[in-house]
Amino acid sequence: MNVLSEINNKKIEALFLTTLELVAKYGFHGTSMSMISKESGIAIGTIYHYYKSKDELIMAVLEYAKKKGMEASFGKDNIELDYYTRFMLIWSHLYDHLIAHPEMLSYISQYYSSPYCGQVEDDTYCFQGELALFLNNAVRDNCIKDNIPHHLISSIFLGSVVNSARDWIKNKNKLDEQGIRALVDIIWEGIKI
Amino acid sequence: MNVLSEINNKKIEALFLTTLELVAKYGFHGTSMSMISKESGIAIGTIYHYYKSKDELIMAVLEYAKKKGMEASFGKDNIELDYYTRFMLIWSHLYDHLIAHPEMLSYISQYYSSPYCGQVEDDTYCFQGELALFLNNAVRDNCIKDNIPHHLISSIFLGSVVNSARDWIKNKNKLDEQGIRALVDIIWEGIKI
Amino acid sequence: MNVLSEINNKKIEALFLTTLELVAKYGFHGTSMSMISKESGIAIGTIYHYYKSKDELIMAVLEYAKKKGMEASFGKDNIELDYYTRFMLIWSHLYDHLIAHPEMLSYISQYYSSPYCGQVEDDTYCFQGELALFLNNAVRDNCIKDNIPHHLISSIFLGSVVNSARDWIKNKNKLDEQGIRALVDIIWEGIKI
Amino acid sequence: MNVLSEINNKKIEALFLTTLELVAKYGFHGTSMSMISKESGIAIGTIYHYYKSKDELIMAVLEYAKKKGMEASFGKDNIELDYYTRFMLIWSHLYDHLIAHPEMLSYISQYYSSPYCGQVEDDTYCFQGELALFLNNAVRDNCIKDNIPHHLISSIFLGSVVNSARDWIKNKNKLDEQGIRALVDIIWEGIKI
DNA sequence: CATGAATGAGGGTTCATTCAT
DNA sequence: TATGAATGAACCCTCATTCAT
Repeated sequence: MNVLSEINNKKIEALFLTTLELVAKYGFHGTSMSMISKESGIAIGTIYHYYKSKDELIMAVLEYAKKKGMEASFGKDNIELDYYTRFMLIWSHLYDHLIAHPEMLSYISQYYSSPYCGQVEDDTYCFQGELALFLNNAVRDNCIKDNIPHHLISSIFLGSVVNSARDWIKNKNKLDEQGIRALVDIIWEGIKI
Repeated sequence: MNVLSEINNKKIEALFLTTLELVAKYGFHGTSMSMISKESGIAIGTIYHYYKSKDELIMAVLEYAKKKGMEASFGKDNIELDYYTRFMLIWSHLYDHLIAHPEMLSYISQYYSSPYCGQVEDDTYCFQGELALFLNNAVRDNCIKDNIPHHLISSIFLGSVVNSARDWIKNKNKLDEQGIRALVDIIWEGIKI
Repeated sequence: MNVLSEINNKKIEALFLTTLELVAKYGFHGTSMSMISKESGIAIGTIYHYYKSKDELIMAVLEYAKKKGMEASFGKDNIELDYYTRFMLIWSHLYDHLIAHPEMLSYISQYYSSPYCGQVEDDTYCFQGELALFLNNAVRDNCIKDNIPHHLISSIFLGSVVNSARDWIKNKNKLDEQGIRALVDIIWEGIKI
Repeated sequence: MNVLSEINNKKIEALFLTTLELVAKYGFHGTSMSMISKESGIAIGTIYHYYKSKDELIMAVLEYAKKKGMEASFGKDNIELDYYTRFMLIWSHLYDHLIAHPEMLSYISQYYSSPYCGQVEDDTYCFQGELALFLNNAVRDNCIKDNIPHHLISSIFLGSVVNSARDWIKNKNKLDEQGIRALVDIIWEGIKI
């Protein structure tokens, strides 16, 4: 089902991008398979050749969006820098990525607050795994307090990125470097040793 | 259209609660008018007497959910307490409300990440107005820094409540009083003078 | 679901007749709901208001066809006549009915040789119950042999009516009264005492 | 199109058997070309090399099933025996064949009661030709009456075999030798001189 | 010869909405 | 005011068929 030849990668990528954009604009249910087909230039039957249902396509696109977000943030992490800098860069890169790709933010947000989400077993929130890893190492190296549950920090970290990005998309309140630093500092102040 | 007799208030409340629960479970598009009608015991035609479209009903239910959330959090605010305590109580009451009413959290979350939201002009995020008022007063009374954009603080505050509540609903990670205090402290540390 | 007002009876009858004719001509799968809708003048949604699936409609039409066949044959049975005459009249009336309504023969035949049929529990072949009752009485009154399994007689009786009727529809070989008598006599000779 | 090398005969036979079984289970329209392809291990494109449409394949499988039925019944006829014995053996062999191969009975039954059938010109019912030949000879040799139209006898003969076989498949009422003899006797009594 | 990815018309079904009662 | 039968556009998905490899 997912064995795609080199040639097809482009088609599939087009399919993903189209789906991402349409869902961002019209929502999961407002985006019909025929819309996706028309917009992406791939026949409906062909889409169903690769994904056996709309749900399966939606999940594949979600994975794609998550992977892109990962690459743009944690993927650029440099372990040679100090933890504070790394913390800020991850936040910052993720923010940059999301405001550059509002359709991905919208897609992921819609997914995680939709009933689609609840159906999937042990589906940790996007990026939560990678962030947990980072925090574990930071605790081990005595850089952040060891008495704060990591999921609390995740809540604040991810919640603030997402809300900030949304604030730009909706109200065009864009954070400059200083703003980002201020916001991240609030969090870092609370967790650093 | 919204002038309802006493007798009807109960019907309307039932309609709201039904809609809230169904949407939480099945999403906006997974919840049909006939489902709402059947579950609430109100004939479809009757629903259309009060609300001229499904969208209008959805907006009315949203207002209801927002009002309930307001009453449970900012509605209990006591201006005689110090700002730190008030800050924590608001967070805490909102958290309690959301975990007691997961359907409201789900409903509101779905709404704000859905295309329904974008269509409405100047639709500030839930509770953002009330929080802004609180922060303004706190700045005026020299309790929190005056150089942090309030929407940043909102991002963190609301993002953390919502994510924490979701963390309970999905993973049954419930915050006890100590946990809440720890989390709120992180934020307060970052913004207090 | 089946509570139909007097007014609707006509609509439902039209629906049945249309379905009967289309299925006879194009088969179960060759007959789409939209064809039925268009031909009967009833909107698709309305059909689904009464029958919750195509299968359910098909079963309802089958019952209708069986009832009509029953009324036309066993329904005219006169217990004051001798068994031979009654036997012949039942055969004859059923034959008349089927050649007058080839769409019913086609519909029933298609149903009983289709996979639709196997799914239904204890679905005895059309008319088999009524025929069994008749034979039981005939045995009791010492008119036919008691050592022939009744389902064998049913096989011959119903098989011959159906095949004869089909022979008329397909090849226009119509049995006159003499022909019917000859055929029924073959069977009666074999079973009478 | 039908000139098949020895090597291919096996593939084609597999194709036929697969089609037979799937159609018996799911009906003509419930059996898709892709199902046949998957189950038989022959690529869709390859099937279309041998048969230029699904209809053509269906007809080829029908011919196959008819031929198998012929071989199992009339093919074993022995002209040195008396007509009564031959009559009974043909009935009996056909019965044995059909209960051993319910998928063939189902396939043939579905075909002859489906709209597929009506489209084909001068398509006499299965085995009717061979039976007619037998009856002609029997009349010539003064063994059965000459005043009964042969298609009537066919109706009874074939109708009883098919219904009896169906009775076994559906209700597990199997005829033993005595039962078969009783049933055939009914018919023979009616037609013998 | 053999393959199976690609196609899109058409299938069954749902659902927001209307309107006669 | 309250009802729910009636509507048909639009949904997701299937499938016979084609054709480049």
